[in-house]
Amino acid sequence: MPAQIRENSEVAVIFHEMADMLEIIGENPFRIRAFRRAAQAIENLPEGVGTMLEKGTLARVPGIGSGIMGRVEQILETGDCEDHATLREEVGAGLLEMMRVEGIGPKTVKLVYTELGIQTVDGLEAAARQGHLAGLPRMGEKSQAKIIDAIAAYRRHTGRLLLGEALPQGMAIVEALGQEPAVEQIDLAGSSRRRRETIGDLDVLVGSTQATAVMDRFVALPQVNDVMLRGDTKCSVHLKQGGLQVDLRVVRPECFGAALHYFTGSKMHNIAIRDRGKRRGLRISEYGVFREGTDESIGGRTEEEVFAAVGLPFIPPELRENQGEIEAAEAGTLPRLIEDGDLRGDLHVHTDATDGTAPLEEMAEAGAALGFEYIAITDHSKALAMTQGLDEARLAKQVDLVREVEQRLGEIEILAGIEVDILPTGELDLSVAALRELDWVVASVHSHFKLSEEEQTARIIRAMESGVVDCIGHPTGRVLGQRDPYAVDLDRVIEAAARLGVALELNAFPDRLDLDPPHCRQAREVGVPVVVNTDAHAPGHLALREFGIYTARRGWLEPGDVLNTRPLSAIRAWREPRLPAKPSKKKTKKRKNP
DNA sequence: GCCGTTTTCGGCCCGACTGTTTTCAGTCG
Repeated sequence: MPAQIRENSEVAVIFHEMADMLEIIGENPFRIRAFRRAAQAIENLPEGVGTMLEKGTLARVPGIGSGIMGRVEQILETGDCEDHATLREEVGAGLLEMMRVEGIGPKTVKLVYTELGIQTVDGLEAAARQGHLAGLPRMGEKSQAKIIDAIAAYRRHTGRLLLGEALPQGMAIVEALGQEPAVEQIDLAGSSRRRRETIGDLDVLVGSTQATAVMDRFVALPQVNDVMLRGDTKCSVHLKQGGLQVDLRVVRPECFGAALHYFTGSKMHNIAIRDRGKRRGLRISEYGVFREGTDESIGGRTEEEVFAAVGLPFIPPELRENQGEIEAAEAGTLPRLIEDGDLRGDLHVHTDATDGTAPLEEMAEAGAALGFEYIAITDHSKALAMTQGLDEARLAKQVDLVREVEQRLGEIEILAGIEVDILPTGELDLSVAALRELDWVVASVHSHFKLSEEEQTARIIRAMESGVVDCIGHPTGRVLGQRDPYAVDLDRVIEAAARLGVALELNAFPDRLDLDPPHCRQAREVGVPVVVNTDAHAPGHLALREFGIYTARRGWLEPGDVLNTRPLSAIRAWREPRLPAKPSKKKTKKRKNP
């Protein structure tokens, strides 16, 4: 994992743990919330927390005051802070883990610990099975059975689902439930509407005057496996596929907007908006916007009305993380976020010459069918032997094929390119002279993931310094849920990209989404172009660009920040000044610009 | 612990559902 992300998440974990432990011992809830808020703020920092502490910019981050700052200093110096260590002696790791079981909160943990001496999830399960929990205050047979089920679910299902897996299921439910006549409005809410890279559960919101009919239809959907809970307006189920939890909420149509805003979150964004409302004498809930002390709604049919009530324009869901979007909305400087239709082409596509499944011609046709103006064929290079990567001779043949297919199809421009391996030393897997002849060069790390951060960073920067690299592919190498990013200092990579005129890829494959949104934002701020590519290995993969667009939007990117929103002539003009001079005697025929 | 159009103290977002109660605590989002 890159050092700065590792550092931030390590520091954040300590504050999360403090919040959990303080909850168990029954501390002041606002103090607890402050620790949670600080933890979240640190997780979302654009830079390393240590760097920001040194630069003095950490103090300006909302939620970080002098108390947190002092603890951060301690943590960075010694690896922990005093009161965390003290609490840790009082509250063991087992108690913390118990809180992660659905339905078990701090009060229950404290109860079973003080009454029964239970300190672990295993101990809790044993006590429940032996019927020891049912006798505790405010506990009964049902609670005990629920805890047994919840522990089983906890063991079965720990991780989050990729957006690419969860979103299609969510959309299918919206589609199916939308058929119900009682449904007047319906939309996804929660993190799937904000298009987070991973999803814990799906939230579906319906506007209707007939909640019972809507919920009857919902629980009868063929996708539904079991019903967890059902009330008058709220219902939770598990789906058959992957056991994904779906929460349905039904509200009256006149408060659909307020509810949509509320259930879309994020929590931090909502708190900030409500706080803003409060300062204006307004109470904002999922039922609308109310003047303090009255029940008269002054808005809430649409989200726009909610924002307008606190003096703001509409903020796109992808930005709602309380990461400056409210301030930008206030100042009128919200970005005009990139949309699917802004992309003119895909600059990272594989064929069956290496590890793709389809011939070059089919990939190009698929691109044309999606309305792309251009597509770059970028198969692997020879270092990636398991994919039968191209050597210079095979590459030259492929270039000829590209020219021939382009001529034959006539409906899409095809760039002859490569995804060349960056060797451990930072040298490229093919000669600079051969790469210089290509229309587009993606350079990627596919091996030696365990180099030190210094070596990995130097390796990537050295590759960029060759002058022939147009774009760094999947810059951190992360595979969501499977592989952490390799150790690399992205601050330095972004800085080098700015200096050397190299673009960074936002790989749209749902398990990569690499660059992540904070670094997209950082690239945008220093003028490094981002390229939204699918890395397609089959024709159907080209449609995955939507997930790249979602992530780009979460990274505040406008069309102008993304290289492949530009016409091909502009891309050629962008790369040309950086390319090393060609050997003068061997004059190759240059392609004419369109 | 944080923060300030309520500015250095006194607030801090708001409501649904469940299970165990007979008015509410705990949990979740």
